[in-house]
Amino acid sequence: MQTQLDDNRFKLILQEKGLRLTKVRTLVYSALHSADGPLTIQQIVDICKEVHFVSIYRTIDVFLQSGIIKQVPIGFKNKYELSDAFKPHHHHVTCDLCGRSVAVNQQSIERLMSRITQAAGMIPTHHHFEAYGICSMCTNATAK
Amino acid sequence: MQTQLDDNRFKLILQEKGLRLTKVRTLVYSALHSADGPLTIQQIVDICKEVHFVSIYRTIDVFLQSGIIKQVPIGFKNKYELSDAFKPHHHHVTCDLCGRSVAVNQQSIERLMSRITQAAGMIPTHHHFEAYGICSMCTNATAK
DNA sequence: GTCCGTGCAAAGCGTTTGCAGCTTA
DNA sequence: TAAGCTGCAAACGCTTTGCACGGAC
Repeated sequence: MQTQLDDNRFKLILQEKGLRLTKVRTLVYSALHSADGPLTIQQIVDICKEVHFVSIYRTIDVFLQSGIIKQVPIGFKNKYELSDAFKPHHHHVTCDLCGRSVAVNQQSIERLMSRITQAAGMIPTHHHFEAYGICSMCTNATAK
Repeated sequence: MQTQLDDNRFKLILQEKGLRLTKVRTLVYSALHSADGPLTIQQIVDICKEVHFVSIYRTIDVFLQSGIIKQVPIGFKNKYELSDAFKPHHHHVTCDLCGRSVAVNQQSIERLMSRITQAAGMIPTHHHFEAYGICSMCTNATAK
């Protein structure tokens, strides 16, 4: 973990944009940093119990504007995770049963996306992609 | 277009499930059938002006339950389109500017999805996938 | 000390529910 | 005719906004 490095980057981005380093922003950032996958607003609210939910919404907005986090559409709802500046570009495979997400990073995905977009007569900009399955833990659990 | 065939299939599904063929259901079905891509609830409401929006919600629900349509997450919102029984399994490439969606159907996507899910240690179930780009019409329009 | 950020209350918007009347089979 | 649908009103949950106080710089 390069937590120290990431924390500095976080503070630097705020500073650059003329934004203040506050308790709320630090808490929300930590929640996202220590999560092992993208989180919903609701999950962040649950983790940061002492923070008013309105402040969470506003913080998420500020983080999106300043490129600290990005929005990820998973399973018909929006989740948020640290941007590519903190974690390299990747996609998720989500377990249908327990809902946990695993990050995957395969060049083949990126190449295929570009090819498909061009084949449809468009200039590629970005893409969303999610695979679902049943993880080994859940497979074992249901087998018992 | 195999509109006649599809219409019969639609009526048959309703019949099989003991559901009634009503004006509202026919209108919503036609809206989806004649659309050239997935629609949001709001779009369906706009198309079926004479139908109360609550009935649209309920109809969409019935159609989902009975497998007539499926839900497609596009650009942070849910859209709906006729299920694979009416249109073969496919994905979409959406234009960032005008929002129009083009259907693509490439075996390579399906294979890659399965491989990636398995590589993440999961048994593949399903997947969502969307590519975004700028279509030729919009490219030309902005170039002017 | 100044301005930005936070908490609270309330408004806003999309979606869902309860119920009475109407339509389909 | 009886069960299933529809439309309306109102409730509901999530998100956003306005405003006054409090904290970062």
